[in-house]
This record gives sequence, structure tokens and C-alpha cells, in this order.
Amino acid sequence: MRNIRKSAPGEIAGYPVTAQRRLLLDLIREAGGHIDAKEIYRRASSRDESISLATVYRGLRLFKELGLVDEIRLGEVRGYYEIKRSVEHQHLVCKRCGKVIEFESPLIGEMVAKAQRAYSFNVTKAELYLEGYCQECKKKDS
Amino acid sequence: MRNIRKSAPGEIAGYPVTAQRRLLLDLIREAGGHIDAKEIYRRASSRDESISLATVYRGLRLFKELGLVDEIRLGEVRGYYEIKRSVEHQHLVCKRCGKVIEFESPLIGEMVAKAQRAYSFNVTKAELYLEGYCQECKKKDS
DNA sequence: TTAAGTGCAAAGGCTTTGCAGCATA
DNA sequence: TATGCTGCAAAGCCTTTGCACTTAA
Repeated sequence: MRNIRKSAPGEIAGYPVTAQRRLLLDLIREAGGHIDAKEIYRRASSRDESISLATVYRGLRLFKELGLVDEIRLGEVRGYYEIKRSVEHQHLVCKRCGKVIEFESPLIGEMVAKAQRAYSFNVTKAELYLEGYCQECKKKDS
Repeated sequence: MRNIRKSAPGEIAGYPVTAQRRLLLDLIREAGGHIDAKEIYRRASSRDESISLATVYRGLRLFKELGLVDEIRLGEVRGYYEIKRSVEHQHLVCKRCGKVIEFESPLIGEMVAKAQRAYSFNVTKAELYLEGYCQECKKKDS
């Protein structure tokens, strides 16, 4: 983990705000939900032909370190990114059609509290991943 | 997903029980907790010099499909395997020392039930991943 | 001006696959 | 005996890195 600079102007605290970084953040914001590096690169390329995949990955790593985006995993595959939101949310994924539902649950907080007490941990991150079949896919399969 | 054969003798239902597969399953059992492909390969090689990494991966894929092992993710890294147990359990990982605590929580069941109702999903898998700092590492860092 | 970012291409990990030979059932 | 597993090596993905050039501050 590199040192993260404190205090700074611009949205990418302490780091140079380049056109590429601005573009990448915009794209992740516009994506609304989760998006992966390849898709970010594809969309970025249509606005800036010369942007490289390496820059996408370097940007994503920086944004993660700064807490601007979260890297999440859906199913077996990690490498999806989304803008960090104030409220933590969890993912429910359909194994057949790939639909992703985001939801919040107060029970998560309870579980974190329990685990902290039981194991004397200081919990900094909690992810719940649920997988199954959505209503339509249940029907289609039967 | 390949077709899984029904009804069969031996522990690897319907599939030939080869020496390699038996060895791999033994190793995963002996590991007790989570173990990754590389480490399985390393340990397997010491008992069977000629076993190949491809066989390890093919075995793991088969065991997963048959429900004999679970593939889990710890932190950013997926690719850990463990013998499937009857009771679902969750993981709590220390970001500093890497210690992994497994725990069970009845709240998971509640959350699954809630999600099923709220989104008409048929939930088949639930994973909770908690990350933070254990007691010792909290002390050391301060 | 100068530390830091960028593009390009090459390299790294991990995982999968094609193929010929071998083994289980 | 016949299906299917194995070892080997090559190929595939995704991600990172080295280097020379460019740019934000």
C-alpha cells in the first residue's frame, strides 16, 4: 500500500487530476452500478482513443486506495468496480440470467457487532454475497 | 457446466476414482481449512511426483461441481478451496496478519429468508466476508 | 521545473485446453 | 474394451511493470 497524501485540491485528493483520471471516474459514475476494467476501457476508448488499459488499471487501483470506488466480486468473478456510496449495500445475483440486485440490510450491522465482540476484531469491511435464481429464471427452469 | 451423473459407487459419484483424485481429496481434507491450488499441488507432488497442476485444477473443478468442496474467497483473492461441511460458515480475516476465523451465525439464515421474500429469489448460496484487524494486530499498530 | 502520470509492449500469475497415451470400470 | 482421465506444453485471461516521453501543479 503506497502512502496516501493528505489534504489537497480537486477530487483526487493530493494526486494530479489528469484528463484520463477524470474520464475514468466519470465513466464509473455514469455506469451507475458495477462495471469491470475491460468495459471501462472500452467506453473510455470511445472518448479518448489513445487511453491505455494500463492507465485504467492504475486509475482503479488509485481510486480504491483513496476510497473513491469499491472493488466488488460477483459470483466467481472479482474485478468489478463501483463508486463508493455512503450506505453499504450487498449483492444478490441470479446464476442464470446474471441480474444483480443491490440491497441493504440492518442485520449486517448486527452481525458485524457480534463478530467484533466475539473475536475482539476491529471489523472494517463487511460483504454479503447471495446467489440463486430470480423469479423469471425459476419459472423458465421448471 | 457439464452434466453431472447420477447414482454411482465410490466417493466421486459416477466418475472414475483415480489415485490422483483420491489424493487431492485427502489433501483438502487434511488441510482442515482453506487451501489454494498451488499449495495443493505442492503437497500432492511430494506424494506423487508426476502429478500435474492441470490435474489439480481439473479435480478441483469436478469436486466443486459435485459439491464435495467449496471455492471461497479470502480478501481480494479467490481460489481457496475447502471440504464442504454440513453447516455453512463465514469468514473473518485479519488484514494485517492474515489470520482467518470461521464462524457461524443464525442471522445469515434470517437475511437469506428476507431476501428470498423481498425479491422472490430462490437463494442457493450465501457468503459473508468480514475483514478487519485482530486483537494482536490492533495493539501492534497503535 | 520536476515529480508524477501516460502509452506501449513485455512480462507475470493463475487457470484452461489440445493432444497422445494410459487407466478405470 | 471403451470411455474418460492424465501429463505435458502451449495458450488464454487478466493484471502489473519497465521504460521513455509527456504533463499537471
